[in-house]
Amino acid sequence: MIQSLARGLEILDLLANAENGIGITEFAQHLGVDKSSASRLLQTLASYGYAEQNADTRRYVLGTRVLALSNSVLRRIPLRDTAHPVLRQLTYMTGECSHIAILSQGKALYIDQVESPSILRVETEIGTLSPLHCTALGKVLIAFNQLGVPESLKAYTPKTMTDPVQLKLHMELVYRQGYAVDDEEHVLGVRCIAAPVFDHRGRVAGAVGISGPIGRMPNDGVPKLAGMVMELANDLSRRLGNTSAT
Amino acid sequence: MIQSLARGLEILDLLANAENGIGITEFAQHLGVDKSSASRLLQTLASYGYAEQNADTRRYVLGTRVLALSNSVLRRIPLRDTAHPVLRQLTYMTGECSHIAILSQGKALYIDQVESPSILRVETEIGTLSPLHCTALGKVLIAFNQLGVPESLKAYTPKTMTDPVQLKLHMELVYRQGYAVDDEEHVLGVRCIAAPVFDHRGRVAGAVGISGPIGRMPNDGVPKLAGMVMELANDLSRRLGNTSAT
DNA sequence: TTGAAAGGTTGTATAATATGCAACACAGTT
DNA sequence: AACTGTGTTGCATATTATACAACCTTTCAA
Repeated sequence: MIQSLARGLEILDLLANAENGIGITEFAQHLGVDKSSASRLLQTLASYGYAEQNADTRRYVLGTRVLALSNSVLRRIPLRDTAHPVLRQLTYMTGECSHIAILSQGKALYIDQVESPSILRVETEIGTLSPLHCTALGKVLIAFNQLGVPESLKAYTPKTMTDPVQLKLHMELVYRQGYAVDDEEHVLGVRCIAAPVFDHRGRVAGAVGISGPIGRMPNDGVPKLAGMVMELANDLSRRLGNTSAT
Repeated sequence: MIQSLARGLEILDLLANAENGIGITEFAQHLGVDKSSASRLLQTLASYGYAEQNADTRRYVLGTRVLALSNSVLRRIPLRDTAHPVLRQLTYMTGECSHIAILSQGKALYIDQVESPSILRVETEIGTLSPLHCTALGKVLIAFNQLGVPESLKAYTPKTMTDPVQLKLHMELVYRQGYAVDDEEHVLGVRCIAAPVFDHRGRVAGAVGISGPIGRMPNDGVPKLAGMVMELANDLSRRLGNTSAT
């Protein structure tokens, strides 16, 4: 582990979560180093375009260099290109925000998303890593990848399932019915429905789903919406060359 | 300048341009360090999610962590959200790929893009930094920001303007007619048309434009297409609160 | 099966370098 | 004018990154 590189990467993390830039003194406090060291780290980041210093406020923000990096990552995920039109169709049919995620580092990585036309909508950012046990997409990834259930399950809302045994049973239900529902288990007021996507070799390529406010997605409306999600997920599997998709 | 951080950032640059991952030995050669050092640098990057090692090939690729970074950058550019529907409209009207760029570090930074529905299309990646003097978007940014023309102008194709005096005159033409054309000056076979976007204070917010193969964008078709581009650019200016936009 | 080659990781002494301290510069406040 | 908060630079020192070497694993050919 190389310390100064690690510090630089921590600075990038800090910058990613900062709205209005960060000053040198703040960096120094967060990292537990002298402000002179922080200053030099930021100079290095800036010289490579990974940070930019506002000439007036002298505060630093993320540099535009990182945009080039994300293109490189997204290019690695061919599923994304195939999925986008399917997501558009899914949002068109359901009126809700749709997204697609893959398994990455034991989390659900959102790789693409299409926004709902409605004013009241769920915003999800591409690149977000979400927990598996309390999201519809995540549950699908667990159930169809036959993953084990983690020991400790963090509660995000009062509705989050925190009992591994209960979750295990729930995963079997998901597997049987072919889709998963997140019932305000991750964010209060938001319900999600997701279904698996399979590649040409029959392996789980990812999961597609929709999310919306509970008001628009009542309990008795779930089966119909789940049908649409599964239909489009199946459509995507077919586009990926999966022959068992109908 | 902190050396080991700089090396780490250079590794990110290498990874961004690699298609199939890079091995430790290659890194060591590129950086001019021992492979043990390269190994430790990559371990650090991997532990923060900025690099990922393929378990089979042991080669490294960029980590998904960078996606979160780029979201942060794009959030800083509110123009992008406003622009996207306008770009869609522009692509719908012209059938060509449309994009929007802002001035950043003396270059044109592409912040959004909508692809042409046609098979034959110009691919542009978000985050790309393009030269100003030989792109339509760049020319617009020079002309309407009243920027000086650089001394030395790199030739990308035989059609690139390399004479500063000639370019200066050309900028005056762009300013008068309200749009710029890139006539295979950056990439052979590709013609682009761009127009400026102004914010609520009347300042240049960016430039929008279209690009397509010369076959679909003949010389005598340029004025009509330029009219559409200017119309949509004007539309975007109005959405940004620019009152002088009609 | 054996041997060699290529690529990656880990231990360690040393030399390079990142660090904290202090001084300085600058802007905004009292 | 003095003060306070913030960022940058010079410098001696102690930390740490580095190269070297040994070791491990996989691949490929004899």
